[in-house]
Amino acid sequence: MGFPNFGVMPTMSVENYLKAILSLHEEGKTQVSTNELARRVESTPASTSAMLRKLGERGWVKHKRYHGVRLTESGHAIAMNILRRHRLWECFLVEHLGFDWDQVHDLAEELEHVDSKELANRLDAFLGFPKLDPHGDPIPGPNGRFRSVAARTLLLDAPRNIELVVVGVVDGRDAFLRHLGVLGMSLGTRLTVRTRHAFDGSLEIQFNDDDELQLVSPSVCGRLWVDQNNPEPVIVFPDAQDT
Amino acid sequence: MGFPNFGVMPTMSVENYLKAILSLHEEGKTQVSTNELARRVESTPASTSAMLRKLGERGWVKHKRYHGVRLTESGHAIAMNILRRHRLWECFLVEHLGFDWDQVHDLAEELEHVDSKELANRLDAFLGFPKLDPHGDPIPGPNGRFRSVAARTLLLDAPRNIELVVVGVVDGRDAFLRHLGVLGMSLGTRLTVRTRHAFDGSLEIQFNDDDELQLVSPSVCGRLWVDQNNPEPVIVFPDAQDT
DNA sequence: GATATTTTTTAGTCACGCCTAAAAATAAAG
DNA sequence: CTTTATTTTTAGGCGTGACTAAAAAATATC
Repeated sequence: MGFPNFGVMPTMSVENYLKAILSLHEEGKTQVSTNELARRVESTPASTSAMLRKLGERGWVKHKRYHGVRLTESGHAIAMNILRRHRLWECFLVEHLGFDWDQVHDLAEELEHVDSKELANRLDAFLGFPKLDPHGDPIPGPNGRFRSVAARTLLLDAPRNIELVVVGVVDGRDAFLRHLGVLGMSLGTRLTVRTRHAFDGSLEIQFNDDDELQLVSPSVCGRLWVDQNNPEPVIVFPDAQDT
Repeated sequence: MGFPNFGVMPTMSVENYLKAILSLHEEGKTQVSTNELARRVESTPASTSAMLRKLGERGWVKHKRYHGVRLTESGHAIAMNILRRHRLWECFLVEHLGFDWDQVHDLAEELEHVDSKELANRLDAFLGFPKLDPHGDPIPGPNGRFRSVAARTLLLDAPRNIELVVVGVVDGRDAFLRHLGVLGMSLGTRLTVRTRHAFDGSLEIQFNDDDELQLVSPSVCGRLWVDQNNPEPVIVFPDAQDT
């Protein structure tokens, strides 16, 4: 009930909840459950329940008691903006400050809450308007919508005997990224799927033009985005322009 | 009473109080009064009083009830670190994102609270280890102490008929910086003091090698740091190195 | 369809950081 | 030296965002 509540600025906590709901939406859930959301923001169901009531009052989510929650248009816009800032900062940290891609998540999580459209836009320009962050995830533009991203497939579903490039990860957590490091893989790795083992679904993969084949588990292959090999670099980070 | 309380991390609010106490110390006050501090952090004396009790318990300030407050060594170290991050971010915003020097204070005020030694150090390196921020204020090094800064004088006290360079401002508030803009002055402006008017203390100043003299009020001259003209640039912002 | 289990919400606390109003200590004035 | 004014602290509240424990609603099981 009541007025739209326009002028109210989201707090840091609110931003984190909205972002978490967005990420669950992107994983396919149209309705997000209180329990799952609580797990995602590392809070309790009770606290989450209270927060959802508030988010509903502010008009950022549509909430039916005892059923899930869904972002409204304004809530979605806020969340996309946070995602934009998060991914832009990740680009900056990796490309310009020399961090590894598995070290930047927590820092970006803090930087993203510095709320300034002007800052985000200038950072965007400084980075050369990148389409993808260091994990291969698309970066929303200033309008809060994703820039078009080249078609991509899960490695698990990719065609065989065609050279592919790793262009993104589904799971951006540090543990997985470090595991990729152990396997000798990262964004830009060129590979070719040779055979699929029906027994456990693992793939026999040939790296670069190496002779040796390597077995990669399906849980890894289900978390990697690949694309047909393309002579152009996947992510372009030009240097700052002089303007 | 009690233990040193090492592990406790300062909150954003605590950081702001410590920073404000530091800035008052730098202005000459060895003991900072509750009232003045309250004004500086834009809070009430009552809230400030409560905060000072807490800062004392945590060992960050030495507080005698009804008399002033003073930073302890650990409190000073925290405050210097915040100042370091603030000024590094200001450099970044001006030199790399193209902000004007009178637009960066509030943003840096937010960015400074992202607490990571690693981030500060990498940013420092990226900026080329600058000694001064865009306002000409010295930037603390990773050890929390100021890097040596070239000797400088207030324009008000500067010798006459010698070419000088503006190397810093005493008052970094946007209003003053914009006023400087109106006068056509900024960091790096070359000028020569010709005469001093005993009536109101204003100075007749020659800009660059211009023929025309301009009158500058003593309140402005008392807020500008100048140095003997030096062929070297005052602030160096090299591009990022490849490491 | 009645009972058990899971999910979600409510109830009651708590710490933080802010506020106003009133009391206490210090400093200034007569 | 007493009175007045100023400064500082205490007292009592409020909103946010977290928690645990208990109640209520929805789901699953027999």
